[in-house]
Order: sequence, then structure tokens, then C-alpha cells
Amino acid sequence: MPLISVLAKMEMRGISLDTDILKDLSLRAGEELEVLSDEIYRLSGENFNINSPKQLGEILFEKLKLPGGSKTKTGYSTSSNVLEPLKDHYRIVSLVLDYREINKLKTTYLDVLPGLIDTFTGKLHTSFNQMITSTGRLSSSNPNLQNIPVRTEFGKLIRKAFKPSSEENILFATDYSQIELRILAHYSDSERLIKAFQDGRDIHSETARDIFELPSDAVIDSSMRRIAKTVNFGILYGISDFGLSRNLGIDRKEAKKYIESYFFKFPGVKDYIDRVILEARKNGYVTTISGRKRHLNRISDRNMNIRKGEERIAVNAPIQGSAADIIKLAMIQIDREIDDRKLKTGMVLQVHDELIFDIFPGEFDTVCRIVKTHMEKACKLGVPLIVEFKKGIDWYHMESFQVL
DNA sequence: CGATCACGC
DNA sequence: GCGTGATCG
Repeated sequence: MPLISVLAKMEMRGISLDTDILKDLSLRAGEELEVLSDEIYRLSGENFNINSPKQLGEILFEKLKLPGGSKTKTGYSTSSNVLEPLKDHYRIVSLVLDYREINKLKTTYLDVLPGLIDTFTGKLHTSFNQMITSTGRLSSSNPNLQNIPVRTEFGKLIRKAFKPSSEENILFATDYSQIELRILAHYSDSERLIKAFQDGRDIHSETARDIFELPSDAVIDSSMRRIAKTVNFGILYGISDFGLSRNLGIDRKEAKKYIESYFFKFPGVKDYIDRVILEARKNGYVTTISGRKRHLNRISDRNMNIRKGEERIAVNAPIQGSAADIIKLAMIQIDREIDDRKLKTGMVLQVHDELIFDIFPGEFDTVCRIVKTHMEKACKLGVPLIVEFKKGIDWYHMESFQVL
């Protein structure tokens, strides 16, 4: 059951892009960048290239003597992880972060996407690559439509330009809820994790209760939930205290406490991690739910950094790769049923755990059922697979709804 | 062309 | 953990 024809159809179908919206946003971004750069130059007492990490580092950490200091071999690190903690104390840092964000959006999306519209079809056609990633995920390029901004409000506005193929059509988006953590629950057979998913609980709040040792009815504030969410992601990525401390902006010792506390509360997860690493050492590879292999030739390397890196891959690859397997199966089955029923609705994008459709008038309810069924039944795990639904007149104005 | 940075999951 | 892409030097 090949996926390739599904991808080919998605690529050929393309997606409609309203270039007027992007042109307007680009203009606004340009004006904002002008204001920001003028102010950055004024505060630093000279003009320089803000886009050059080297020049920026010298201005911030040598000329203005901001605390923080060096990091990389090429000089000072100016990554958002370094700048973020400084932004409330130094206005220039806050301006630089704003500049970075807007400049990124302008140069990567606003000014590029309009030029990639196919002159013949009038649409944007990405390439979905099946042979690139080491885990079995797809990748998308020219343009990459798997990294369209969603996090910041200005970035999210870009999604207003992505529209269905006609005024009558509707964009429909479905995504797997916490698929990777559910796969972890499945593989680890962790009682706590499985119970939480079976009861339909908020998994990050649940984790917060566990690692902070709070009663089950305790109210979880946003900062505790944020920490728990980062810990959960860390677990999926094969976590190190170093990585977690960097992500949370705390010291390693504290990060280590969170991890230990997590493993104490979720012993099944700890066992799974140990098990999959042993499996990798024995076989030289790990596998996904459908049997895809990820080879790990350096899992027993003498160099600890290399070894630990391979171990993180051994933990993450089966989880990330199984999620990719599952959504691919769903895509094939959805495509077949849409085809069998001679519907005009088409799949337009896949974003790892998410599918986006261009729905034709009159087909809405049918397509919702088809997509829900095939996504939720693509694979039987020890926990339910849950899919969430949104619809809208463009990729920005998406409203959640239930499919019964 | 490697390094750095930032966007997504 | 997995990607793509812009920019610098």
C-alpha cells in the first residue's frame, strides 16, 4: 500500500495562497524592522549588522558589557536562550529579539512564498519527501509547509494567506492528540500514563502533580504545567539533565531532580528507556511499531557524548517513527475511501501529527467521519488514539469542533 | 560551506 | 529527538 501516490496528489493539488495578505504583512514588517533597528543602533551607539551573530555578540557583551559572556567557539552566543533571560533588564535585548522574530518571518515566509506560486496552477506546491528523515517522518521543502508559524501572534497572521481552493470550500484540520506520549504509554506500559490517557486527563497537569508531589485535586498553575510539559518532551527526546536545564533555564542539579522524580513516579517509562537502549546495543538498531529500523552503529562508542547521543536516538526513534508510521497508514486509508466514494475533497498538507483538507461543499460531514475513523483506527495501542478537529475559512481562523 | 539562528512537530 | 531555510563570514 504505497503512500507515494497520496503524496503526489497532494503535491499536484497544491494549496491556495492569498498574496495580498502576505504583501501587506511584509510592508508592516518592513516598517517595524526600520523602527527596531534605528532604536538598536541608537542604544548601541553605532550602526552594525544585527543579522550577524558575531557583530551582535561583540556589541552586547563587549561594548555594552552585558552579563552572560561567551559560549560558542566562534564567539558569544546570542541565541534566544541566552538573550531571553536578559530581555526584561535590557531594552536593547528585547528589541533584538523582536527584530529577530520579525526579520525571520519576513525573509523566510512573507517575501518568499509569493514567488513560489506556480504560474500555471496559481497555487503553492510543496515537495513531500519520503526518503530524507532517519525516523520515517516526511519532510517538506520548496517551500517547507511543515514549519509555517503558529506560536507568535504576528507569525500566526501568515496563516491567513492559506485558503481553501474556492470561497465555498472549507479548510479542515485534524491532529492526533499527544500521539508521541500515547506511544510512550503504549511501549512503557506505564500504569500512571495509561490511566491518565484512558480517563482523558490533561497529561501535562497530571505529570506536574506527580513530579511536584501534589494531591490529585491540586490546582496546577501555568508555570508548573510548563515545567511538566518540558519534562514530558524531554522524556520523548531521551532527556539529559543538561538538555532539560537548557530548555527550562535552570541549573543542571535542579533539572536532574525533576528527571529523577519523574522516573520515580513513572517506573514503567524508566524501564522502557533501559530496555530500548539494551535492545539497540544487542541488535545495532531499534524498530518502530511497523518494523522500520533505525541503525545505531555507535551505541557502544567509547566517547561518552557520542554514546549518550545514540542512546537518546534509541529512545526517541521508535516513538517519533511509530507516530510517523501511524499517520501514514491513516493517510493511505483516507485517500482510498475518498477515492472510492468519488469525493472532490482533497488532502492538502501533512504536518507530522496533523492533516489538512480542502473540503468541497456538501462533503463536510462525510469527510469528518472518514478522517476520524481512519486516524483513530489506524493502529491499536494500549491507549486510545484521539483526534482533534478544527475548521475555518483560512488556516488562521480555525475553530475547534467535535465529531461524534 | 560550516556555523548560528529560528520556524515547525 | 526530527526536519528546512536564511544569513554570515
